[in-house]
Amino acid sequence: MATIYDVAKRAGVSPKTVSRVLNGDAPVSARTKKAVTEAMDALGYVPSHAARSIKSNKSGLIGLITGAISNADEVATPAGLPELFIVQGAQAVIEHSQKTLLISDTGGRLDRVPDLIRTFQEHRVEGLLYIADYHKPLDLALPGHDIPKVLVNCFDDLGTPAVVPDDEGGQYALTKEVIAKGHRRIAYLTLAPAMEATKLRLRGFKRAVAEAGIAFDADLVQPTDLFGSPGEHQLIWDALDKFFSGDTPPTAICCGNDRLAMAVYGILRRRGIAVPEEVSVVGYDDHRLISETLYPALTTAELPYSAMGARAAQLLLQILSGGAAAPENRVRIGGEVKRRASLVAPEIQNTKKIISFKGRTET
Amino acid sequence: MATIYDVAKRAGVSPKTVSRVLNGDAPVSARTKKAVTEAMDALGYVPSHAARSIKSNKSGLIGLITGAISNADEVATPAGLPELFIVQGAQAVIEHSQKTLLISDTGGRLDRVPDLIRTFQEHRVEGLLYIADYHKPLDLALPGHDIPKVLVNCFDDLGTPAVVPDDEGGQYALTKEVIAKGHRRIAYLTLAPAMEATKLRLRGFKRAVAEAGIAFDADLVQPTDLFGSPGEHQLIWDALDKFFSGDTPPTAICCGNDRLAMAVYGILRRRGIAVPEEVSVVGYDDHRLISETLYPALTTAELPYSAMGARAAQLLLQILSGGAAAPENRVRIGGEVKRRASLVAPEIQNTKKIISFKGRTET
DNA sequence: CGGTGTCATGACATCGGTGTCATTGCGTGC
DNA sequence: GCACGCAATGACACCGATGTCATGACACCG
Repeated sequence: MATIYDVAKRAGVSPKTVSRVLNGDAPVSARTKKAVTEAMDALGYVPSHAARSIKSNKSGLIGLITGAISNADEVATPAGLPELFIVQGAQAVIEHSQKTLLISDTGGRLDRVPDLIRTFQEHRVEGLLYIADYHKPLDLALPGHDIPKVLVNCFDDLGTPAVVPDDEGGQYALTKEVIAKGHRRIAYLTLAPAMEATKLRLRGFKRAVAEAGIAFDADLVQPTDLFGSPGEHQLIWDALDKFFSGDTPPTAICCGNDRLAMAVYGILRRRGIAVPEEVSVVGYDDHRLISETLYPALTTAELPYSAMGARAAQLLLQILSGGAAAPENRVRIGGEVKRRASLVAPEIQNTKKIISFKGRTET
Repeated sequence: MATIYDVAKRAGVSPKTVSRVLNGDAPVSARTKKAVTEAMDALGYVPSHAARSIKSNKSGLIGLITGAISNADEVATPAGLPELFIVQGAQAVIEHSQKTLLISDTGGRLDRVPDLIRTFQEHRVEGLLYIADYHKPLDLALPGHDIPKVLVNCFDDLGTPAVVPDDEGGQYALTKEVIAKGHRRIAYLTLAPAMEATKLRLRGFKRAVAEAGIAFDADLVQPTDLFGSPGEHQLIWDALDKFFSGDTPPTAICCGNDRLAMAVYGILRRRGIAVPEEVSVVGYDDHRLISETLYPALTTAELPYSAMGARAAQLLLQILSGGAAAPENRVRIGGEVKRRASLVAPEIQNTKKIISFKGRTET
C-alpha cells in the first residue's frame, strides 16, 4: 500500500505538504494541490488509520458488544433476535458522527466479554455500548474502568448510564387499548415471572385494569416461560385450557411477546376458537416479521429497540464530547401501540364466524 | 493510556525488554519478566494495536459488509433477517484465527459501499467478506481491487470466490420428502419468479416431481411476490383459492419461505382447512423463530446461512494464508430437510379432524 | 587462562503519519 | 529602499510499538 512518502515523491513535494492537502489545515497552492491529488489517485493512496491514530492518540472508534449475532438462532432467548435493532439504531447515529463502530459479539458466552473489551482497548476505543439480549440487570462486571460506557437494555446499580424500554408504560398503553375496545375479561400469558420485563409489564397491566375499575383476576394471568423448549406448546395449551374452561372465558388475551402470540394463534385454531371473531389476541415487541405476517395481523406494543440504540449512541457521543454529565442515569424509551386486525371489540365477536372464502376483502 | 515506555520505566528495564515479555520472542530472565508483568498490571497497560500494525504492516482485520443490521426491520426483503446467520457463521470462524472482524453495515443503501470499503482500506483490512441479503447476482462493482474478497449469498461473473446456498438441491430434497410421504398433488407458492432462489428451487421441484413420475401441473405453481406489501395476504388468498377450487385440490403445499408458510397457516385456518389434517404445508429457510413456534411446527428446508458464513470465512483465511488459489470459484452449500409436524402422509389426512382439547399429547 | 558461544539486555532506527518551527519568496507600507 | 507580514513549503521530531545489531556477563572447552 502506497504511503504519504510515495505520494510526496511522485508529486515532487514534501510529505508534510501531502499531509496538508489531505487535511486542508494549511494553505497549499492550487498547482501543488493538483499535483498531489493526481499522485494520490495514480497510486491509489489511502491514508493509514493506524498511523494517524498513533500520533493523534484518538482512534475514532466506538466499541459495541452484543450477543445478538450469535443469539440469532437461539429461539430459547425470550427477546431473541430483535436485539439487533438496537445495533441498527446505534449504527445509524454513529455513522453521522465521523466515528467508526467496532461490533463484537459475545458468541452468547458472557465469559468472553473481558476478552472483547481487551481487544477494544488494544484498538483504543473511545467509548463502549453494551447491549443485553433482553431487559435485565447487568449480569457481569464490565472491565475497562476508564472507558465511557452506556448500557442498553440493561442496567446496574453503579450509576452507569443506561437506556431501557419503558415496559410498564408499554403494557399499560396496550392494555388501555384493549379495554377501550370494550373488553373486561382480559387474560395475560406472561413471560417468565422473574424477568424484569414481566414484572414491569404486569405492573402496567394491573394499573390499566385498576383504572378501568375491573377487578384483577389472578386466574387470568398465567406464566408460560419454557421458551423454545419442547414442552412450550403444551404449557400454552394448558394455560389456554384453564382460561376457556372457566365460566366466563376471556374475550381478549395479552401475550408476553409476539412469538408467544404466534403459538397461541395455532393452538386456538386447533381448539376451534377463531381470532379475532371469538377472542382478540395482542402481543408485545412488534416483531414485524411476526406481527405483520400473521393472519390476522397482530395488534402489539412496540419494543422501541431502534430508538433505544439511537438514544444510547447519542448519549455516549454526548458524554465523549464532554457534554452534560449524565443528567439521569437510566433513560426509559417508550414505544407505540400498533393497531392491527387481531384486536376487535367484543360486541362484534361471534357475529361473523362464517366468512366466505371468495369475495373477501382485505382490511 | 500507559505506553510501553511507562512500563519499562516502572520495571527499570528497556522498552525492548517489555516488548520481549509481551511477545515472548526472545529469552527474558524470570526475575525481569516478573517485574515487567507487575508493572503492566499496575499501570493497566494494554498494547496499542495501531502502533503494532504500523510497524508490522499487518492489521489483523477482516472487513465484513452486510445490510443485515439495517435490513432487519425490512419485512419486505424476501430473505430478511436470516442473513445475519451468515455473519454469525463467519464470526465464529474468524474468532479462532487471531483476526478481528470489522463489521460494517450498508444501511440498506448500496451507494454507501464504496465509503465503507474506503474506511476498511484506511484500517488496512486484509480481506473482505461481502454478504448479500438474498441469493442474487452481485449488484454493484466492488472497489478495492487489491483486497482479497469472498462473496456470500451472491456471485459475479468475474470469478470472485463466492459461497451460495444450494437452492436447487434443497428444494429437490424437500420435495422428495413430500413425495415420499405419498403426496402426488403438490402445490407450490413461489417467491418472485425473477429471484435466483425461485428459479433454482423450481428446477429442483420439477426434477423431484419428474423423477417420481408425476406430471408437472403448471396450475399448481403460483408466484406470490409482493412481500410485506399490504396486498400480500390477498395474493396468497387468491392463489390458495385457485388451488382449492379445482377438482383435485393439492394435498400438500410448498411455500417459498417460512414467512409465507406462516401467512398460509392463517389463511387456511380462516378458510376452514386444517394443517396438517387436510393439507400438509412445508416452508423453506428453517427460520426457527417461525418454523419451531408455528403450531403445528413447520417442516422446512434449511437455508444453511451459518454454514455459508463459516465456509466463506474459511475460504478467505485460506486465500490470505496464500493457500490453494480458488479451486472452484462458486461453492454451493447444502442444507438439511427439517422434519416437523406440518407434513404428514395424505392417507392419514382427514382422519383426525376433530381433536379433543384436553388429553392431547405433544409430539 | 584465553577464545568462543549463549543468555540477557539495551541502543537505535523505523513504520506512516502529523505538530512545531524554520525558511523562502514576494507584496506592501512608510 | 528597507522592514515587515503573510503565503507556501520543508526539515525534523515524535507517537508506540518492534526489528536489527551491539554489548556485557558468564559458562564451557581445550
